[in-house]
Amino acid sequence: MLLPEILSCSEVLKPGSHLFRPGDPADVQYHVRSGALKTYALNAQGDERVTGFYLPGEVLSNSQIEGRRREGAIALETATVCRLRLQDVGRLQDVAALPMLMTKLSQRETLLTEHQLNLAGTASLPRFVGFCLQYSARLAKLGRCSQHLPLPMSRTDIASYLGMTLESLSRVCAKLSKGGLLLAQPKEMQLLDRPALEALAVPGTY
Amino acid sequence: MLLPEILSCSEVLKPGSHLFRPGDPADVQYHVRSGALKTYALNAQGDERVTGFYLPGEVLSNSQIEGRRREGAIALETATVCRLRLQDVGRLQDVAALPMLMTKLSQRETLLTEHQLNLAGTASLPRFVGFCLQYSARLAKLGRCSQHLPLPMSRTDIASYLGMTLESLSRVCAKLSKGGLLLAQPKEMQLLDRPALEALAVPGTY
DNA sequence: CGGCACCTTGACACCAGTCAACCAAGGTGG
DNA sequence: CCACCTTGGTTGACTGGTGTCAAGGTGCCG
Repeated sequence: MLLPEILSCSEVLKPGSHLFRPGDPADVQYHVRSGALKTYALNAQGDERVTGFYLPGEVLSNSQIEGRRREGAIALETATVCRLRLQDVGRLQDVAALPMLMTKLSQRETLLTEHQLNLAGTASLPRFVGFCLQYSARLAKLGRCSQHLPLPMSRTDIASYLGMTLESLSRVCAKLSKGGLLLAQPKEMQLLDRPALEALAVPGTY
Repeated sequence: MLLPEILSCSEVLKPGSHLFRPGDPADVQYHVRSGALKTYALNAQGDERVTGFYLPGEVLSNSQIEGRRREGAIALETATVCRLRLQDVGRLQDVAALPMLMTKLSQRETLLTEHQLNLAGTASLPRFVGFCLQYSARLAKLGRCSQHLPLPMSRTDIASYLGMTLESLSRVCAKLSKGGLLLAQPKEMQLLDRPALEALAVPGTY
């Protein structure tokens, strides 16, 4: 699913290091090759809110205000990314490259829409379940196991992404664990009863 | 800001009519020329959730699952849209067309991110205020008055979009009206005290 | 062994969803 | 022309979920 080699050479990131920060020029599009990243936005008070997680094959958010990045991006674990300069998009020689790029952009839009639906459904339990299923589906697309989910991000990150407090998330996890629906551990998660989980999630198909 | 005339001829929609429905093939990208539209998604129970509002110059969501539309689109008032077949993207002769397209896509992503931040902030009042300011900014970009906002969509639509109930929205409007911050009417809205409203909104800059 | 993230658990107050009644405007038909 | 219904919005009383505050655990690393 990766874009061809027209993309300029890749870049390696250490865990916790920034790929870009809010305010940086937004003239480059990044595609993840390996590892995982998160994006965050700063609100008026200056505290950070996680806006997305990124897995191999995905395009990083290109949200911007007047050419400056709205969000920052941080590697959650060792990651490699490759760059596509926006000015080079028109010069892609490969005929298949442009449609592939559009496909990736629309996949990202689908994911954002799904997450939006997930957030708009108020209850915290289905919100978290929706996240788990979506995350599982993304891993499955990479050929990884869709039941045994590694979690490169912290609980705090997940809570922030889902717009709820750390405590609520903890309670939701406890509830689901007690019900035998999933096994929630700090660094990984196991989906034990997928049909039951799907019945709990708010939106439709993933 | 409109893409050049390479776009195939435009299409006129009557108020309430569908531009596309969930499940339709998603091989065409629509750009709004005039009027306003909304998109919606159906959840498992089959009831509709509003996912976005679209003004002239904006690209409609292209979210899809295996080439089929995830969302439906309905005209809120008489609207004209133009089509861009995805297979034609590579054949755009105009050198400026492709960067312009990328710009519009990233603007859409910015808007989605902003809305996501707005939804993740839990309280209902800042959520609505954030919507008002964002909507105002979008109108301003079109050269229209940013204080006197026409509302082509119903209250129910707004509530659905913001992930809250009609009653909550009504109460929030009443509160803001009593405070003299804005004037909320069924078909239009006036922002009376923008600085105060900006102080209430959750995310940062719009 | 100590210190520090990171997560868990409990008590409590409050905001928002639910249910229900009420109100205003517009359309329709007799 | 008016009674009737429908649609869209408002307001009230009540309950439950979730944020907040606070204390207690657990694991990791020096």
